[in-house]
Amino acid sequence: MAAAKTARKSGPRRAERKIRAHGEESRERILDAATQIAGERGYDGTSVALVSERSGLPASSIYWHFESKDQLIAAVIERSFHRWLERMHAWVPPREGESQEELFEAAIRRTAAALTEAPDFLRLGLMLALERRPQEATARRMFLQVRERAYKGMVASYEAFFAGALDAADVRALATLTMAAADGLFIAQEVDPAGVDLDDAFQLLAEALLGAAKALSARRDRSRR
Amino acid sequence: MAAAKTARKSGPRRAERKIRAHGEESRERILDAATQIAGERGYDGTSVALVSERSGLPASSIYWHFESKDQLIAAVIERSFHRWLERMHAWVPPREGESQEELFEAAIRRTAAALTEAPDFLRLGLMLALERRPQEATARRMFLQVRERAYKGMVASYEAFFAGALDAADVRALATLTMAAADGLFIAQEVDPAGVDLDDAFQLLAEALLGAAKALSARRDRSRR
DNA sequence: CTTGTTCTGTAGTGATCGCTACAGTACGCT
DNA sequence: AGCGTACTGTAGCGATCACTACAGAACAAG
Repeated sequence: MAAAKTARKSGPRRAERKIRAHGEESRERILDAATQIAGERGYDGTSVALVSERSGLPASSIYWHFESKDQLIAAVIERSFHRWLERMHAWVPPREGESQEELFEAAIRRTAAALTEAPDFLRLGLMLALERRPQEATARRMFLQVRERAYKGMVASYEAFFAGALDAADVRALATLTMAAADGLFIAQEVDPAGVDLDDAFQLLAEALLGAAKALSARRDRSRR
Repeated sequence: MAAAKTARKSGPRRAERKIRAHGEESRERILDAATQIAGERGYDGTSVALVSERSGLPASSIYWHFESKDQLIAAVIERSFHRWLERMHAWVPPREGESQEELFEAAIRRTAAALTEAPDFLRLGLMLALERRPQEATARRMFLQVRERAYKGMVASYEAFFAGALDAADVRALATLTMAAADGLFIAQEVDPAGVDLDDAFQLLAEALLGAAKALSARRDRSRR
């Protein structure tokens, strides 16, 4: 019913028999297990019994920390998003001595790196996004919100990057294509890790996007004439 | 246990009470319901009871036509793939009076049209593809096989189209990017139908790919020098 | 030591899961 | 009419589902 709020500094460990974790530590272990399982089997495939087994904690503990399975999976999305965000923010774009194109390509490659380093977020998120059950899961709503934020951030930086060359609609189209290609490449790599080199693929994507931007601004010039 | 093989021309209809469908007709109705539900809720979310309810046929009929839930969902993938293939094959590329680029763009747009007209195939396929349970579903294997065939077909036509300009590895990279972008744009449209115009997006994708191809062949020239 | 809080362990609840046994019905064939 | 095949309807199997009641363990503070 009630969820733990207060953190605790996790007391001494019993060396014997079952390892007893406390509070935050248990919560993390439950989230670890749930992340793993939900990434393997999706929303319905994630059973509380399986999470219990893989985390080593009984169902009652899971329900002490989370009020329902729905909320548990929402918490999984939330945590994995924040981890992904950390990876993205840890990156500082190089400022000097690089051309615009090189900066653009570096930003795209950084996105690729964040996706490979924290794949749980996008994997589970896409699974949830594709579902369209009558009453949608909390986690799905959460993923779509967070994704919308990422999209808006991308639009903002594209507007700065392509200022003058493209109008607002073109920038949105380009951002949509970027996000779609990133999703698709991620899936391709999940399906066949050996068949795709994400670094190369995102490098090529960057070049493709610059080509598309040129085509868009050429189109604009043509129609303005 | 045994599945029906023979078709029947579906006898007279009882006007009263429960509509009694026969043979092939029932099979189709079960597949319709299963397609709908699996597209909404994924593999685990598709329960036989729900398929029974939505098709109006009892579970025993489902198990008369299909030997297991696994095989049922595999049959869903198979049927929706064939429907998608029909849409693709119904298209004859225009031969005369168009430039190479226009032909390329027309082919890409046709893919987009097939995806919007028969979305069940890719929707369920991608949901299955993202799952990675220990013993994978038959339907997932089937989707990945079929997808591999589509990829090889694309590589073959790209090899013809970019003959001379690109080598084999470049063509594969370009085909991978194409497929990834198509998947991603499809997802974007499923998530927010109002936010994406697939025709425009695929048009832009075609231009982006041509740009990427130019970048690749420029890279090749540079390294050969 | 006592008391209160936090978390775990045991043991369930009723509902739903995939699947089946089997009798009953509809219909074509002769 | 009789017979066989092709389904459908009812009923229910054991397993697993999400979730809960509740007592007890671990520890902190007094």
